[in-house]
Amino acid sequence: MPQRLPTEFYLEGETLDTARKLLGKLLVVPDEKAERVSGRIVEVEAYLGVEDKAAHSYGGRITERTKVMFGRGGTAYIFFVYGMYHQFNVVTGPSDHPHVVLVRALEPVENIEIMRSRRRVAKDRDLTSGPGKLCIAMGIDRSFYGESLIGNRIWIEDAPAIAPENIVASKRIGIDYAGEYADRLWRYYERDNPFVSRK
DNA sequence: CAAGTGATTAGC
DNA sequence: CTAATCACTTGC
Repeated sequence: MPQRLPTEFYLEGETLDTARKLLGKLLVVPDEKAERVSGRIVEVEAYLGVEDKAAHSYGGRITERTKVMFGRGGTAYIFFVYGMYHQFNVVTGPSDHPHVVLVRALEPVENIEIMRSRRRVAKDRDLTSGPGKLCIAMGIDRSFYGESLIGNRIWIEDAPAIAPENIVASKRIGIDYAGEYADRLWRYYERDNPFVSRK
């Protein structure tokens, strides 16, 4: 039986390492009938605290939206953009250490037909190949804000790590305003995986 | 390639 | 209070 990742996974180590370790792991969200809907994490981005100009926590901004980033790791940071899309992030590290890992793409694994009924796209490849898409397919919305990843609404299960030679590092997407931080290679994805959000 | 969409935030 | 912005997606 696969194990749920424990609190220590989120609290310990450097966020960039945690981001890479999350690749290959299984994100699970049961639906209203307790059916498991899940997918392998194949693309992530790290947002590092108060110095990273691309991060919502830049400059130590604690607002209604960002406050969970300043709490203990192992919780979900959900935010809403462009008037229609939610984004799912994992909070890492101890309190007052506002680091998060944005999950940008999944490879569908369990109950793919439930994802299809939520997304209604022609190709399965479009089900979860982007941060907004995967939230729709998995049923993740505002109500998951601050939710524990050790609880029963949403969690991540252990699975074999992806070999370092199969992890590609690149610039993060959609943060051109972030000055020198726009060039940091803090996006990681699995090489050749068709569900990665952009080529 | 541009429009759509509304919560969030900075700045009065 | 108001206006500008935005860690995206889709369909032209």
